Amino acid sequence: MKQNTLKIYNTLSRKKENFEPLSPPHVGMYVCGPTVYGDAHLGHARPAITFDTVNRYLSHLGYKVRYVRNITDVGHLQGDADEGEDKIAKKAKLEQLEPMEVAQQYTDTYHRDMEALNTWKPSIEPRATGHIPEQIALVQGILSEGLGYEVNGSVYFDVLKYNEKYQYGKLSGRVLEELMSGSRDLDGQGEKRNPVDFALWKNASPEHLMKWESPWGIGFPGWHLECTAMSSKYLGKQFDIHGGGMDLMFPHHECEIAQGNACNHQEPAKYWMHNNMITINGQKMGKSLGNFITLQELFTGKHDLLEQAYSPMTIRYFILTAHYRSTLDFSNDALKAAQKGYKKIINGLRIAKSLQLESNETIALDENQIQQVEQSIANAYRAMDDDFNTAQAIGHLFNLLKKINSIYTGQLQSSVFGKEIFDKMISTYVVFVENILGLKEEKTDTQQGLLDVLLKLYTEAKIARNYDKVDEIRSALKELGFVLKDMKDKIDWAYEE
RNA sequence: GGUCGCGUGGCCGAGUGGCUAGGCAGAGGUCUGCAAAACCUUGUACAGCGGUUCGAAUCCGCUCGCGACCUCCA
Repeated sequence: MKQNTLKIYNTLSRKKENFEPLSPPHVGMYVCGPTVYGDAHLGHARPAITFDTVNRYLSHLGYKVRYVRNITDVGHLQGDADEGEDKIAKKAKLEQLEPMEVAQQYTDTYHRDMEALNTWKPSIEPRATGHIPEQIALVQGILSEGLGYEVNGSVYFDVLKYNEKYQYGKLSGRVLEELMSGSRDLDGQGEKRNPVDFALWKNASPEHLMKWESPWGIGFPGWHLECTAMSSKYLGKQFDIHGGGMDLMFPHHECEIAQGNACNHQEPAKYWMHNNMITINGQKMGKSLGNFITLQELFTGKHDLLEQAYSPMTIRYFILTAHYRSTLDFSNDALKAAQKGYKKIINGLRIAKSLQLESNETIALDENQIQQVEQSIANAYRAMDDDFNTAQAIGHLFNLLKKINSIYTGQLQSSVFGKEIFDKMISTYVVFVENILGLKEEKTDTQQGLLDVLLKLYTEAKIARNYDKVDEIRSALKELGFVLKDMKDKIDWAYEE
């Protein structure tokens, strides 16, 4: 395992802390997954890619990561708590489908889109509906601690009582008194002793579609329960990292902490990580705002806001060029620049893989060049160690890429680096691009074969000085997004940036 | 109203006290049948005002502007 210098920004302390797993080399990470009642959009891509990168980097450092990301197929209420209606069930009624059919459909499309973004699958992907007994047990545990109460077949968490012993609101920096005075006057708070209390189990009306037997009658679990139930089941009562979007910090994660403490007498997670939002024209993108763009729309370009299609890897690169705790504003200009940057990175990947060290005893090592490369490598790692700063790491990769490109075009002798540094430079670049950042070439084997044929014809025409033919092939390939590169001693192709 | 965050060169976006971030776009150059790609050179940026300091984009205060959370949301 590499020397551990990794620092993670912990929302709990609002500071960067040294990462020290509870039981190394194992790391348990839980990330809030999607509620599967609609197509995945740009906003879903952010946490998926953020925590995929965390997963990848921790694995790269040698940790054995168990990555749990749930599928919420029940439980999130729509509207006011007591008028609550299950999101999945609501959609099902509209479309005349079985609730589980809806959940399955959008789970599948979510998986399809996440695969396109080249994210690693979670180690475990538990579903809320598959963990009803665990959730009921949790409610019972909280009741037996005296921190919940039952009313008319529903069970609520007693936040005031909890707050006597613990601190409700510490994650999001809220003070209970302020929450209570500031809470809005919602209708139907009747059953709750206090507006800040939240539902653990809800009584189901007869027409409610998704419901289960429980000690309190037929009902369904509250909003925040599943994550506590599933994280503690698969990662233990206390685990290393809990991730999710910033918008989940309050109340969702706050409630998770309360539930965990109430039931298990332990802080659920040691490090809380929150990715920031993606904005469109400076405004948050969200389902309720109606300004969201689905990933499929991005991939195909079919959306009023889009001037063109953007590939999955362009999206991934775009997201990685900003730090995960910063908001990232969407625009066509930004995405177009990202597309070029991505292609530059990938052209470099092809080149790096093909590059050979040409040992030449007559050329002396260039200490200055060596130092620059070593500096860039160290900086790239330092950036990742500093709370996964992919944006900065990418900057340093571009510095490495300049050296790689210079060698490729013959403007720099590979032998000035010596074997050790040369190999280190190539392997660092390749490992960062492919393994850590998770960027890959978007091309099929067939394309490669066709390109090889055309390249051969081009070269032959070139030797014959048949420049009409040369230009014809060149412009035809350009139409398809490939550019030909004539160099002193070779001919190659690259993605048009 | 409460809490929190942000404002960086034409655009995007790193950067928390002194050391070139980087990408895109622009300009000049090398190379080339012509190109392209690549490489080299090139940008007196840090919302405004004041303060702390030998020194601030970076710390403090105020002002202006923007956003997030407080309700389902990634």
